[in-house]
Amino acid sequence: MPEKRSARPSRRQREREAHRRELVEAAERVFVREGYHGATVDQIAQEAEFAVGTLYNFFKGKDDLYAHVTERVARDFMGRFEDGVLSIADPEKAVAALIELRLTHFEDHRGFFRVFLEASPGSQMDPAGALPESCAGLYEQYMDAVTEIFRRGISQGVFDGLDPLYLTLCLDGIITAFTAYWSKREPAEPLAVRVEKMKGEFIGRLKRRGGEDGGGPSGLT
Amino acid sequence: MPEKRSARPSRRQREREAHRRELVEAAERVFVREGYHGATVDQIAQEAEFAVGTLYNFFKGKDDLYAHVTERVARDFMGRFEDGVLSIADPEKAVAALIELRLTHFEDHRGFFRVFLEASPGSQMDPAGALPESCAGLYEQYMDAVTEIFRRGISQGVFDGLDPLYLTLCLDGIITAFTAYWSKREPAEPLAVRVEKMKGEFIGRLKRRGGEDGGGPSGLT
Amino acid sequence: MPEKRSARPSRRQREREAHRRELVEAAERVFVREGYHGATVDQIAQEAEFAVGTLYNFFKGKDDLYAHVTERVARDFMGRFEDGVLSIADPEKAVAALIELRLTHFEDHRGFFRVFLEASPGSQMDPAGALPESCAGLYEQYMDAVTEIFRRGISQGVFDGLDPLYLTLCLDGIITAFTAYWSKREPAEPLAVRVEKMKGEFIGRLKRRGGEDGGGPSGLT
Amino acid sequence: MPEKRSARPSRRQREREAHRRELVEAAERVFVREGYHGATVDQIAQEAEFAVGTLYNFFKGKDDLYAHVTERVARDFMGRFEDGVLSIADPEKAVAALIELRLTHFEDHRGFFRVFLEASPGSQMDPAGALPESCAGLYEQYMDAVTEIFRRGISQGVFDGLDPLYLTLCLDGIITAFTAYWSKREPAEPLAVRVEKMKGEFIGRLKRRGGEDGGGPSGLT
DNA sequence: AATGAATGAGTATTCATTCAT
DNA sequence: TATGAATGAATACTCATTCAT
Repeated sequence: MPEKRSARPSRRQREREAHRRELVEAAERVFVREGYHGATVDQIAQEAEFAVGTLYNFFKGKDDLYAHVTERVARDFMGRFEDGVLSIADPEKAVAALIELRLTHFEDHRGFFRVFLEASPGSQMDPAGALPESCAGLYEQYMDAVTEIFRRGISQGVFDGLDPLYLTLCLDGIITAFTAYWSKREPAEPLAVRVEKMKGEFIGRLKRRGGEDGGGPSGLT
Repeated sequence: MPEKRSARPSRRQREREAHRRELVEAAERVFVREGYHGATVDQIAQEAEFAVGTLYNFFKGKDDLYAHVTERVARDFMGRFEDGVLSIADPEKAVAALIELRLTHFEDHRGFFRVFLEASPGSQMDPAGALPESCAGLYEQYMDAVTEIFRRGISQGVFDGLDPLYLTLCLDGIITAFTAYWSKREPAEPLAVRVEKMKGEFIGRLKRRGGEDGGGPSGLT
Repeated sequence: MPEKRSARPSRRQREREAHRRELVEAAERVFVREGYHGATVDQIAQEAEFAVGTLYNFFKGKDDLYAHVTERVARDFMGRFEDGVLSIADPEKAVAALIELRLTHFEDHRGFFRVFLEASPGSQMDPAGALPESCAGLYEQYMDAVTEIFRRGISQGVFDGLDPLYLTLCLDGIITAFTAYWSKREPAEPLAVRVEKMKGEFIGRLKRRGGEDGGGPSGLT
Repeated sequence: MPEKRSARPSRRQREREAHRRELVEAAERVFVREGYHGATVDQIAQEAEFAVGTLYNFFKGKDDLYAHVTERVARDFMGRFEDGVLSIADPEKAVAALIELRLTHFEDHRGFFRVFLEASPGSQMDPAGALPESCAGLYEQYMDAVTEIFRRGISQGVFDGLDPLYLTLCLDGIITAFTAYWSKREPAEPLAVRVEKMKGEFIGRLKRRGGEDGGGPSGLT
């Protein structure tokens, strides 16, 4: 029985991974549709076309499954963040790319963040315990990276502000607010239009007020 | 025996109202502590030092009680909003007052908004049905009023922006983001300091860029 | 303070009796409308325009109240039975009168018997314990009296049958069946028509057949 | 590996059906013992030696379970009715067989009819909604079939009466009355004796009287 | 006597999790 | 591994009854 585990996983292994992924994807759909508490493991299993028992062969339970969905969404985001944002040297362009990424990513995982809020109330489900370790510091990592972008921007005289953390928070808040507002009005505008609107609205305000005036928001409805 | 019934309700009536209020207040505490789904009616009754049955003499059920908590919080906010913000003619000062109100109100109902998000996932708990009618349009009402303030500010040349609704969303998002960030770091800074920080951070950016620069954020850490 | 208790009850006494009666009457209406288990003491109190507490000043509880309703209905029936049926010497006429009474009485307490069945399932509500003593043997008393009528009828050669108890049961069953059938078709026919139909249907069959006797039931104990 | 799937369900399937049946049978016993309202789902589950949850894997709830018990009893009766009564051409013999069936069936489901009455008071538990469709019109179907037997009997000159429906009601009422009477006196007489008694009592009276016809009920619709 | 607010034991129902096949 | 029937703790809600005023 030839074992080439590291080189290429056996069919068994590959199938197992595929099933795992199917379960996580099905879970995300159901969590988004029903909310964390509204979702039942039976629903998730059904959505994935497996029996409940199978689900428990892969995950410790509902919480564990939820944590893996979160991790998946977060990893997806962080991957794109590193590739498409951190790789950009120019702070202004990096922020523009970040805005686009946030909006695109939200489209791809429509409404998952809402679920995230629902799942972490007061005391239940200790997030530190439930989330896989690898996922624990991801949010801080993201915030730190963005703050660093703003820090560079400020020191280069591109952005205006004393505390880069505040700029990070502003960006985060504004994106969330617009996203929430738009999510009530569904697909009205194409994503691209929204990305442009938000870039104008946000970056314009952050840019250092200098001599030039062209930086103001323009072309917005 | 002088009867001034309309002027002053009977002792029975007064006590009933007091108990009602106690229940709503206890419910808010428990909802904040445990989240909407985590809270049990037994817990709430216990917190209010009543038997479960008593709770059901006042409210149709958990949803109804929750709706009344929401209404109470919303009414409290709207009352203060009308008194302390809408009454101010100057748009810049009105926005400053609004920021202060939002932060103060958040302190007073620490964490209830988190619950609010949790309670309205996907489809469950039809908010239109569960929330008292009087409460239904309150959010829109608030958004419209703030937008109107910005509209006036823009037309007076005080604020910078083409669409006042966007300014409203920005303000909302930024306040939420800062609030969330601070709520993790607990009581570190006094409320007053935070209010000042946010006023500087936000209003500075919105003000029309003119010749003077003194309006920019300054002295913030 | 002159007391003429036995001669004429005091106003207090008279009012108390009136309130008692109002409660029993209200209870009958609610029991009929909602069924025994469906009826709540709050409903009954409300129907009688009293507070719940007052109800408990008059009756030990729901069961006790129910027992008094039953007693009232039974006494009403027995009173009319003695006056209008037992007083008639001729068996055939007595049976005719009985049929009329049963149907009329059913009209007056429409549907109460249904409730009666519902209230005495398997083990709950020990009837002997719950029903007032005075009411306990009433049904047997009634059955015995009717059986006696049939006995006389048979010995006079008017009715056909060996065991008068069987005739009693037949009469009872037929009246119940017809009543149930009609009660689904509501007020279609006037009561008088139904009384006549049933007299014809029933008495005709019971009357001794003319000359021949071979067709009669035989060999029964 | 020969697969005869349609011919024989899998072991899983067979066990599931067996458990379902056990639950329905346990439910009938408990309903009879305690009455519909007196019975608790915990009791039923315990009687069936299952956990409560299991019961809910098979039935939507107490009502649904009750409906299935009713359906089972009704189907059992209708099956025997079609096989043993409707198949008989001679009306008189058919009626005799029906009487026997009614009494036997009552023995087999002792007291379930009492529960049936209790469960359908006033408005609660909409029978049309709760009973499986297949069961809805069963009673009418039965009544119609019996009426048809009497119709044939009358036109053949075997039975005496103008309206066959009335004979059906009489039969029904008499059986019910005797059954109720006997059920209080428990197992005193063997079933066979009772069947004979009732055949004699009932059929004798229904048979056409010899020559004269004047004595029959007349003027009835 | 009359009131009605407070009580809390009792019940139907849900759903995450286990485990024998 | 995959299955899905069985489990039972947990929870919202009802309503007869009590009792202070």
